[in-house]
Amino acid sequence: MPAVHIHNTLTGELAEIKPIAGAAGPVTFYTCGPTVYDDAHIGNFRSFLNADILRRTIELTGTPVRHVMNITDVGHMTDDTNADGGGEDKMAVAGRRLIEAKKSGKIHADVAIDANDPMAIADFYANRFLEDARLLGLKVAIEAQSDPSLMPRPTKWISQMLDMIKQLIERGHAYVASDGAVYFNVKSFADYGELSGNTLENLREGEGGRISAQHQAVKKNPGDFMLWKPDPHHVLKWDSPYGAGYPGWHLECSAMAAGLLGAEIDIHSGGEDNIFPHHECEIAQSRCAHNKPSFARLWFHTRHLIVEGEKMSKSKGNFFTARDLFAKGVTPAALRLEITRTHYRTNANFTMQGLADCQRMIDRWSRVAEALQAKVSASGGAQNSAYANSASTTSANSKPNHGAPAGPFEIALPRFTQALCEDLNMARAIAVLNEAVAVEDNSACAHREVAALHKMDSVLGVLERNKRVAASGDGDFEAKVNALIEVRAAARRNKDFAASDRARDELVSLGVQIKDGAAGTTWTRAVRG
RNA sequence: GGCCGAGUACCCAAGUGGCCUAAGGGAACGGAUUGCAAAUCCGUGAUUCGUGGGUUCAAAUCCCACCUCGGCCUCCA
Repeated sequence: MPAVHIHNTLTGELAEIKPIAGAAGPVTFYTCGPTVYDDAHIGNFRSFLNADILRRTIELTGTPVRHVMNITDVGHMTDDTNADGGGEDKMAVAGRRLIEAKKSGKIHADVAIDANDPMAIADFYANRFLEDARLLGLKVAIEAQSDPSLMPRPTKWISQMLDMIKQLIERGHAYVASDGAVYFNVKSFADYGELSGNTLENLREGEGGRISAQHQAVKKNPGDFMLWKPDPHHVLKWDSPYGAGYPGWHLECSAMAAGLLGAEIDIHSGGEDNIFPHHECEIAQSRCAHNKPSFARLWFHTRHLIVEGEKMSKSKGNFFTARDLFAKGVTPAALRLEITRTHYRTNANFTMQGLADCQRMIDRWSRVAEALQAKVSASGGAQNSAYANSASTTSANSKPNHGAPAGPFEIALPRFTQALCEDLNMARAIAVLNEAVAVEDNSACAHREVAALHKMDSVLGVLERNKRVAASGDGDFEAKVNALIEVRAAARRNKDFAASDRARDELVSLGVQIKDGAAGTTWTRAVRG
């Protein structure tokens, strides 16, 4: 098996993934997950899904991965002018927004949620996130159903964070300032800036316009960042030796990564905007608290997604959440492919056209998978669904023909794997698969072919997700469509083509696309931009 | 001001010194199929890689300058 090589933000070079635990693994992998005071948008999902593609690629090469992704339910303030704490908790704002949404009917009024309870709001959005994530095939979210510890919440890790603060103060890396807050002293850590290249000298104080003079005055260095903020009035607060308050927002990942994966881990991922300050600060805290030469060996960062050539923003109307798109009839498979097929280190341009392109590719792969599976069934093999994972295709009653020559998919698999191993070259991997799809070969062993195809899909993760997400009201809609299709069929039997075309036009105006096949007419809901 | 990416056909997007007269997908066009469509299948498709210089026997790929776009510089995937 080829080794996986990935660009390491820390060194700027391609690095081979060699598990700290030894060749047998597992690779320890921590991903900075979502904050849950609103629905995640497709840009968020691009970075989560790229992490998913990476972990699946490592698994494809035979190395197990222990992947942890947090769900942040604490510690984020709205007050832009004051990044050192204070302002309003975003959960409180989210609560007000929820009340508004209920009033305006954007959310079903029967959603039972106390908008004044920050934890209820966090749970509400966390559950919506998990729904979207599972539909999109984010493996860690699927695994977390049986092992919730894989998706930890910072509110359950406060004591570990306080332990880290204690360590940092004892080792001389942190101090309690005159305003009562605990700060990390960036000058105490020589490597501060190693990840982002933002040396302390080059950081322009207040360039982002989010630092208040008041807080700067009590800090030893302008770059010092908060570890604990005493604030007895805050909506979420915990007791601590520094007064009741809440933790700094960088601390959670350091504490949870160490607690669940170890003081040193193999891979840490996030969006490019996390590089500084978040990940820089995590490195400083973790290395200083645990006295280790490194925190994560490899830093994996996904660049931002733009939409139709423009930065995604609510005001431009090009802001999409996954569920927005599912409601338009976009399949999870198409969305997953569209936002992961562009190399993770370039800005991806999300377009409705691109979504349609992906859907066509996936439909073709699905047809081929089904045809292969039909051959397997016909030869008395396993009666597994075409969507079953590759392991099941080698079940006891399948009969692979070991004498048959390697077919196009079996030949493609190592090339596909190689492409992904070279810094996740998705475009080339997809091209390899498409080339295999175009080859007609009836002499190959269908069992082995279907296994190879599903092996490739174990990374792409699209075949089992190529169906629309059902929405409420679908039943009535379906009945209406089926009635129109019957009207059209009757008209066609009578050769009344004017009438049949009228029925078809009506279906089209309902957003339905029909296909006349050998087994009658089938339909799909067209995706509307 | 500092740091970091990107500009390849109508669109998305590989390729990073010779196998490139540039992969793959979509759109478009032509053909098969169809009552007509849609879907499907087959075929066609950049002598050229943001602009201008340079290095080299050889450049989309290396160097320099410039233009354009995006990210970060203590909310952000």
